[in-house]
Amino acid sequence: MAKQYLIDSLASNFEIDADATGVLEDVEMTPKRLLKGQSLFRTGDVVTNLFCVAEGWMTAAAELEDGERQLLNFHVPIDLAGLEFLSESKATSTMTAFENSLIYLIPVSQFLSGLQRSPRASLSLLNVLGRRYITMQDRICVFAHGDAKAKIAYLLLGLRSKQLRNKFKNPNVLRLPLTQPDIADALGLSPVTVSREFTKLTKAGFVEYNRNEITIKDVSALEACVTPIITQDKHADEFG
Amino acid sequence: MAKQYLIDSLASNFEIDADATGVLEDVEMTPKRLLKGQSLFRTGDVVTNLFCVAEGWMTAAAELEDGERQLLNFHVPIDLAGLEFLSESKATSTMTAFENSLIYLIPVSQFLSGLQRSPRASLSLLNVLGRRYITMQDRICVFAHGDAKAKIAYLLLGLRSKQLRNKFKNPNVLRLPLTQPDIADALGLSPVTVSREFTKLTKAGFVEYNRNEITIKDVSALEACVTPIITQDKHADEFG
DNA sequence: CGAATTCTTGATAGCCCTCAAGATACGTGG
DNA sequence: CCACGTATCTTGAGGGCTATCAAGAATTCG
Repeated sequence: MAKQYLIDSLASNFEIDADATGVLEDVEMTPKRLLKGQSLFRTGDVVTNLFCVAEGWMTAAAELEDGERQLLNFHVPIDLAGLEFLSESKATSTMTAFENSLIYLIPVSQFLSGLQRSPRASLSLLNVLGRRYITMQDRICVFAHGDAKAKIAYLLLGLRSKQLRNKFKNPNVLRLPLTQPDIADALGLSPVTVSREFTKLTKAGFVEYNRNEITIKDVSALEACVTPIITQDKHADEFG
Repeated sequence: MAKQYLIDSLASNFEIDADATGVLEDVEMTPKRLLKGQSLFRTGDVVTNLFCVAEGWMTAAAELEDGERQLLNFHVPIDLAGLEFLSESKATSTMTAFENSLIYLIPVSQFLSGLQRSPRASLSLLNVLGRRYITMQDRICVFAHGDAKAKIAYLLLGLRSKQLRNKFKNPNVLRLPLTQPDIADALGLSPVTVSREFTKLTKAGFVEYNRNEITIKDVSALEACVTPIITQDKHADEFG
C-alpha cells in the first residue's frame, strides 16, 4: 500500500524512528494530482492539510508587491511539507506544482492529535524544525554576504543535497525543470545575471547547463565558491 | 521567586498555556551573569543548555571565513533562546552578551524529558518554531530583494516588534547599544552605507539616531520602505 | 508553422563597497 | 580633571558588481 511506503520513507528521511511514526498510522492520506503550474494553496488561503510529495516537485513562493516572486522551497519525493502551517493556518506563501505531481494530503487536525499521542514524534519534529531554522540562518549568510556566483553555487549544492538525502540515483543531475528566470526568483538575481554566471561556470567546467537539466561536474569547486561565506561542513545543508 | 516569574513570562510570550508550562516546573534554572562582550558558547561548542534572558541583550552571530560576522538574532527579556540546539548539540553560531546580562540556564536533557511528559508543551513549541521559520522566509525576501534602506527599516521594525511583544515601556526607543558596525553586521552592509542611510532617515524625520539609542519617529514611513518587499500585515514579525 | 518564452550578449546606469581622511565620542590612566 | 588611545561616525572620491534596457538566436508549445 502506498501509505505504508510513504510512512517508511518519512521515517528514514526525518529520522523519525519506527515508534514515533505511529503518529501517521491513524491519519488518512488523500492522494491528489496536480498539473504543472497548478497551485495547492495561495498566500492568504487557510491551510488545513500538510502534504507529502510522492512524485514530482512542489515549490513554495512568496509573491512580492512589485510583481516579483521569491522561491522559498523545493519539495521532492519524499518530503513532508507544510509543517510551518501547524501554527499559522493562513498560508504565507503559494504552493505550486513545478511539474506534474502526486501528493498525499494529511489533515492538520488529525496530524496534531497524532502528535498529542506520540511525544517522541513531537520531539522528532522539533528536531526537524530546529535544523531547518539553522539552515535558514546559513541561507541568510549567503544572501547577505554572497555574490551571484556564491548564491548559485549554494542553490545547486542545496538541491544536490536534497536529492542525495532522498536517494536519487545520480544526485549530481538536478532533475528539476528549473529555468534561469526560476533560479533568478529563488536567489533575488536578474535572469540576465544568472545566464552570465552559468556561462562562466560552464566554461570553468564546474557545471553543465542543458536547458532544464543542470549537471554538477565539480562539487568541490562549487563548494569553494560558497566557502568564504559558510564553513565547509555546512555544505550538506539542503536548499529549502 | 524568580523562576515562577520567568515561567509566567514565558507562558505569555510564547502562548504556552498554563497547563503546558508544567514542562518547566521540574527543571532547574541556573542563573548566570555575563559581562558585555562575554560569550556563552561559540561555534562548534557543545550546547547542553537552553537559556532564558532575564536582563540585558544576548545576540547570536555566525562567524564568516573572511573575518566578517553575521548577526542572526537578538534575545531580550523574556526570551527563551537556543531551541534550535535541541537537535544539534553543536552550536552553529556564537552567543554573546551585547551588554551585561543575566540569564537562566535550562539543561537540554531536563527540558526534553519535560516535553515528553507534556504533549501540549511540545505542540506550543512546534508553533513557535513554525512561526520563526515563516519569519525567516520574510527575512530572506528582504535580504534578496531589498536595498539598504529596506533592510534597515526591516531591522528597526523587527526590533520594535520584539520590544512590543515583551512589553517594553516605550517600544519606539530601541534599548540596545547597537553601533552602526553592528547594524552592518546584521544586514550584510558596510558601516559606511549604514551611516549614509541613517543620515537620510534622520533628515526625512523617520528616526532619530543618538549613538547607542535609536528612536523610531514614524513607524508607518518605515513600513512603507519595506512594503515593496513584504506585505503590510507581516510587519509585526520580529527580527531574530 | 507561428507565438511565446527562454537564453545569450552588449551597452549603460545605479547601488553599494572600498579606501581615505577628518571629526566626534568613549574609556583609561595619570 | 585632563591627556591620550581607541572606536565610532561622517563625508568624499573612485570602482566593481549587478540591474536594466535592448536586440537577436534558440527552444518549446499549441
